[in-house]
Amino acid sequence: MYRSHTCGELRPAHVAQTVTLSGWVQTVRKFGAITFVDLRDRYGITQLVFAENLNELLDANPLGREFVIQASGTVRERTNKNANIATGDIEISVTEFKVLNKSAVPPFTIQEDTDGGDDLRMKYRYLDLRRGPVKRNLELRYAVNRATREYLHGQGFMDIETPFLIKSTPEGARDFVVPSRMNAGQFYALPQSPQTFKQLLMVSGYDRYYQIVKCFRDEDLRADRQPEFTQIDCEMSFVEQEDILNMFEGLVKFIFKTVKGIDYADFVTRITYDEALWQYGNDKPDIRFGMPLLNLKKPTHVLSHKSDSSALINGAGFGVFDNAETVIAIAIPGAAEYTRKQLDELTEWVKRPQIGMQGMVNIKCNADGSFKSSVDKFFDGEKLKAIAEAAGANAGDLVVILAGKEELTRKAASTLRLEMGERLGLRRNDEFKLLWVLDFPLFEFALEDMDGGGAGRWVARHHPFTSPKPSDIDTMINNSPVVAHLDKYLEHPYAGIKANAYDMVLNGNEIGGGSIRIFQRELQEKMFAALGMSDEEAKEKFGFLLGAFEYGAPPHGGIAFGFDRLCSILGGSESIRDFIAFPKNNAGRDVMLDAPGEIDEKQYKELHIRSAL
RNA sequence: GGAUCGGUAGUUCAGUUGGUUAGAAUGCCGCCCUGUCACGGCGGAGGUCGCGGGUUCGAGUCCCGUCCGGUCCGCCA
Repeated sequence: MYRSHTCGELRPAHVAQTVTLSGWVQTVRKFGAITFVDLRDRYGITQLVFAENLNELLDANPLGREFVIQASGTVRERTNKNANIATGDIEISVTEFKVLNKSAVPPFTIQEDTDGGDDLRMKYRYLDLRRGPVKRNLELRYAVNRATREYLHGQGFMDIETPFLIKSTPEGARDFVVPSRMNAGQFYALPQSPQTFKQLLMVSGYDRYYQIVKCFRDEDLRADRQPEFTQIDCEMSFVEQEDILNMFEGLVKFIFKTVKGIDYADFVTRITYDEALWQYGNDKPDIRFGMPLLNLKKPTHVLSHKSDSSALINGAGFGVFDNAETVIAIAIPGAAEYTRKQLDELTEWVKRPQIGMQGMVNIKCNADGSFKSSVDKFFDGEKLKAIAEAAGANAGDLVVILAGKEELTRKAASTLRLEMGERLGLRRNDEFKLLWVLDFPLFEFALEDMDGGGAGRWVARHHPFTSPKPSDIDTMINNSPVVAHLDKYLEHPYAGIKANAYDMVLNGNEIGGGSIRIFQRELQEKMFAALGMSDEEAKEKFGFLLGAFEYGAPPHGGIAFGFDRLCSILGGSESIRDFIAFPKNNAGRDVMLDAPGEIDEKQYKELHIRSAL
């Protein structure tokens, strides 16, 4: 028997019991004749005490960090208790012990706070995983997994596995491909999501499906993006958008309650895509704080129904504003006291290449009720006051104004808002605000040759199986997707078509997205055609789906949640890597395995592909 | 595809205007220590300053290239 208890479970109630523990030596503190050892396993840390009579044995079997040992002894109450650990009231008075395995000196300390850098931790991930913080992240992940399965099972959902070796389709992200040995010159693709399979399962009548499943996308990575990642993938039949929203609001609330103990009693806030862009400058707003944007000049075509506040700046003769497509103001609470140096720093910040603005106008709303701006030449006190009030600024606030190209300026304003929210401490990682973003446009227009005169085409904003709003179906059926003039695409009827699509946003992160799907063959064919696919192409790539739609496809829709990202946000972290046991770095490499790697000539031959040599 | 920050002892980092033998902390090794839990004390070992080239009397420091890592833009239906 290696152990009678774990290193995390002994308490004063166990005093006087004889126990055996096994685990890893975290620290050895030799104190003359007496030696203390912190023994660690998955469940905790227990202090072992080796008295004088064991010194000979210790000399013969010296202990080092990360040695695996087994120790037996008596539980006794400590004279000096340690309030920092759960077992801190007791210790084991060791009577005998055995070294089960030695350890090389680890390259970094394996404690709560390690001295190891990220690179080293990834290379020795199996050691990093011994640390409490990483372990707790994986425990959180498992808790979210269990809560998800419990909720969905309770709602009648069925977990059905779908294949990983499938066929490449050009829509969406770049596919990872796998050469086929048995089919010379042909390749499988790894799924970007089980999208078409879950729709086929709906046709088959499995009307509530889910899967916690790996998906693969061969695109460049970020701190919150991995080439292989996990989704909570769900689909339902005989549902409308409202049914899906309610069902999965329920899921997220259940996860919050079981995993975080947070009672999300309120309904989840809803906002339309247009409104999100109007108020926050992006389609995944962080609503933990206010600071809405003031649109001083109509920022985008999709918001054409909105009335802007251009009267506040018109006629002032300020060329920068007059010549800009878009002018956006933000009120920053309490920032009127900013020094010249701070304002310069902020101006430089928006001028960085990643933001790309030319400059920044500011209005100080002084405590005495006066206004001082960098454009006093063009705007008198009354005008400044009007802008400041419209932006929601109070005395003591600073209004900053960005002007320039439409998309650039909106993104810059959105990024600036988030940055200031961060700097002002308004984005607390222990506060959670859920939001549904609704009514996305069905299409986006992609200009493929930006130098003019080139091609442009409609692309699906979500994916090509997304259904238009019922009221827009006729618009779609009855109009040709052909765009006569590239710069007039905004006037094409397709530009205004809204999708039956929805995103769930948590603290400014898109954690889930889905849609009501097209389930009629005619509309699906129209969609493929709109995306520039010929009939033959559509049949070649999605013939199985179109075929399935011939045989009684039910109305259906679904959603997929980014599981890794959801876990990282619940864990209060920016990076998803620490919520994945064996993640890859930002070049898509596994630095522990040193993967990807070479294959030998024989493998190339078998796979019917040429070697790079 | 692009931008940007970093690479110096096992580890985390400092290293001034280019100038003597490249430092600190921690870890490691040895000795001492009976209540520590970031134990403490004394001593010791430990360096191709990522790699290659250049400028210079002299390069960790400046220049060019390259590799590796972080972050971001593009990209991610």
